Amino acid sequence: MEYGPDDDLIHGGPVPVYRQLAEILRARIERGDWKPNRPLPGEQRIADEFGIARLTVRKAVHVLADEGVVFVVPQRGTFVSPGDHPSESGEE
Amino acid sequence: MEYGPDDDLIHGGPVPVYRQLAEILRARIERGDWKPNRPLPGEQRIADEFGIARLTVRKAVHVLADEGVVFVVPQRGTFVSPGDHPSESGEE
DNA sequence: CACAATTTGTTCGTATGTATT
DNA sequence: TAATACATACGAACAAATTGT
Repeated sequence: MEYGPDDDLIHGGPVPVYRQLAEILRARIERGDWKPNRPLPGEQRIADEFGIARLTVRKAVHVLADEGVVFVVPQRGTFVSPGDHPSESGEE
Repeated sequence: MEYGPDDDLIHGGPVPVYRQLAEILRARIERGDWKPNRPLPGEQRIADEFGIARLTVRKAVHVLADEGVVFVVPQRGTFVSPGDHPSESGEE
């Protein structure tokens, strides 16, 4: 059943928080919570949601950026890469 | 010309890495790579360049700060002290 | 044009835990 | 025990660019 929120971070465990968060964000993208070419919430917003530091969120986001899952536009935001998931494409 | 990089750090040797690094940074300043009143690269950037931890860079920088070779401005950066070498001021 | 809000980029400051020497 | 060194994580502050009013 429920297997929990999946959005819980464990501090002090074997897996760094930033890596746990990267997986949570990845899941949200694959689940379709955040769609291709749409911006993610800002780093600070995500930090507030999870109760962690902005720089820790930043590190997680950059993990996904390195993988091409998202792309970062300075002073604009972080966006879900197009074509990362076989959901629809363009409407607008 | 001269001898190479001189930028090699020896781990586990008799001289701590942070002291070796302090000497490398000092040499760069005296050589004029970094000029008076100009900022050094950030601690993290230097750490990346040498493949060491940021806190180790920090320790090296503070060795130079204690000597007055550089001065640190919180949240801004670390700057080469003025008048440390006869090649200062003003061009741009 | 001015102003504030938002967001990423970057910096130093600090603390904890772990491992090695 | 102590010094050294690393990874992780949080905090605070400022810069630069964009967006909205």
